[in-house]
Amino acid sequence: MTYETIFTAIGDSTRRSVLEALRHHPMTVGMLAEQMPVSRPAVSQHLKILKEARLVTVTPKGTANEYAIDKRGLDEIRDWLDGMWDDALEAFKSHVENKTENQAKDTSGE
Amino acid sequence: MTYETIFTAIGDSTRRSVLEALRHHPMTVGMLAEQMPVSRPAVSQHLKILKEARLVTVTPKGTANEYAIDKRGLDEIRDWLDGMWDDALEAFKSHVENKTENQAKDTSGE
DNA sequence: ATATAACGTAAGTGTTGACTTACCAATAGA
DNA sequence: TCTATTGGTAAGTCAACACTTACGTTATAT
Repeated sequence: MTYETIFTAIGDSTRRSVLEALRHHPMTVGMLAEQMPVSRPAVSQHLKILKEARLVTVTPKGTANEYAIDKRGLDEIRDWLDGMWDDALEAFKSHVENKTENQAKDTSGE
Repeated sequence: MTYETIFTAIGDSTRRSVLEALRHHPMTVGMLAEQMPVSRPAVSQHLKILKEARLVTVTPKGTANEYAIDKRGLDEIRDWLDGMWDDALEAFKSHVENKTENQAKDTSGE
């Protein structure tokens, strides 16, 4: 499943920091590395994983590479979340129905 | 941040499997362990982390413990996602505006 | 043509963390 | 009360993986 790569990608705190840094505007690798506690190659490696998960995009600007948020990855997270949410609501609903059903049985002196 | 615990929790594939298993109805630890490739203690450890992240709830049923999806955790994921989404849209918008602005400058022979 | 800037990749290291077995605690039933 | 069921916890092991330094690559500028 493609969810695997996505959730593995956002499972690391450094990679989430990269995403946070890209929230408001695109940035180059060097800019990202400056405001992060790890080395530039480390940032590069994280960006590779984020790119494979469709969470960031790259556009070359001369020798620099500019990274930006890729909405396709965010979309997939939302899909997963919506599915979980719907099923959880349904499960909760039927659970309550069982509860009240049992209560009805109890009060009816079963 | 509390996002840290949540994303760390869903960052592991076994824990995501646990959440998937609980999507439709609550389950006890033993039931979960049966349909998973890891041991029961491993499931217990994962459930502890999921519980701390408010992704599952526990309700004792005799000697058994029944786990269910906790919607509060899902809510926090959604909040994070919405924030990312809004900022990414805004960044994309202003990026396009810069593009067209520069094009206007180019055509005006600057 | 050379140098420099910006980046990706290779190789190696250390630490986190996911798993196992063994043990202990608590509840329900005989 | 004694036993069986169900689960959480401790301790230890092993692999994944997040870093580092060193090197190779590409494009711009002089």
